[in-house]
Amino acid sequence: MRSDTERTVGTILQAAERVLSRNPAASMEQIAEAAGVARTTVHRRFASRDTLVDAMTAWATRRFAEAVESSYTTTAPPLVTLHQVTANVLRIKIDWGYAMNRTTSADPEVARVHAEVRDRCDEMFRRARDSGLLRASADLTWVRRVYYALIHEAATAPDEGLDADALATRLVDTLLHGFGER
Amino acid sequence: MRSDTERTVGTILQAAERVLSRNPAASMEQIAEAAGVARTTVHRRFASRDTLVDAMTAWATRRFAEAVESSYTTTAPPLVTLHQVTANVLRIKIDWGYAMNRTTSADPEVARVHAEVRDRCDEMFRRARDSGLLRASADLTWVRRVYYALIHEAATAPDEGLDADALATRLVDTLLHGFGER
DNA sequence: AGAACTTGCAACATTGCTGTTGCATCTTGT
DNA sequence: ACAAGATGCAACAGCAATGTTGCAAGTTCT
Repeated sequence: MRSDTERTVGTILQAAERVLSRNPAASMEQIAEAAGVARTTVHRRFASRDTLVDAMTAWATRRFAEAVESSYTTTAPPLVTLHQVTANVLRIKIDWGYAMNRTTSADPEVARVHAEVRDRCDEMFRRARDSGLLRASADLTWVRRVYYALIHEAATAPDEGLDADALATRLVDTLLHGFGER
Repeated sequence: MRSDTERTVGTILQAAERVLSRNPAASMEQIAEAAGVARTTVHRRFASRDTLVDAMTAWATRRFAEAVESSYTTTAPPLVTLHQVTANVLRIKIDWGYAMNRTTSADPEVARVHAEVRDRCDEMFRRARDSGLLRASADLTWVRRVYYALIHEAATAPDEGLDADALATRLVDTLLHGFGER
């Protein structure tokens, strides 16, 4: 029973992500339909629409943080870490792109975790700069913003059969060297 | 009379952009309030909500195309053209960021113009590559997607007092060289 | 001043979404 | 088989936004 219930919850969250990423104003009816359940069932799991969206956001945010923490390391060379973190985040971002963009939430925990990840990201780039991977003149705030934008773009791909690793390789190369002739 | 009417329309479109960029689900009431007019007045100008949003989209799209066409040239060096186009587009994007992201519209004209601009952009990067500004191995589709993403990011700035020219300089430098040590 | 036009305001109907409940049905665990 | 729980379905109330209309008041042009 319990496992069934949880499976239903997961199915609904996935459906919500899928539907809302295409149309943020989609109704509960459309989400329920995409999940293959009745609208009342959705309401039994999530008291309100906000509750559902918040749950989806919290779920994706947790996965996001896990993806970063599990692959971040200060022992490997910065370039390796950057690549691993990027690939790992992309794996989550591809499936939870909409939810991951919702940095604001009724749940303050979500904002806290996002800030935490942001700090980790800043730390990663600071180390990259100190080690000479990035130029000393690089504005780290701008670097992070560009990095987030590239992740968004890479994950929102109408792309050929590139897997997360290939996407990460291209993304990191773009971030480090751009497109200009060297 | 006529000029008053047009001024009202412009005020409403600006208010719509301002309000909807913060909250895409904002009501006509909120838009009217931001424009300093009664909700009924908005409805007299725009038959429906969709009509208003479409008008806003069409307006911004036109400005977007004008910004590109007025600064694009095949005579100046590609780097100069790239910078001018970028700065010009940013000037529009800063004020019409929400509307410019709406590439889909009931008006097929909007989609056409967007495709037109996209083609012009591709041409610009093709010339840049042929001239040696970009690497020969650069994937021009990816270049354009990154370029659009950077423009979005640069215009959505919680940024210091950088004007469009400074933003363009930083953006083009990022696009061409990234952040890596050379 | 008078005509033409625009606006604000209040009121109203309509619509679509949300959230709730009761009940029959089906599944799952024991 | 039996009990407990989950689901689908239909129905309902409530609500907020949309879109419409009539009218009085204000503005602009002649």
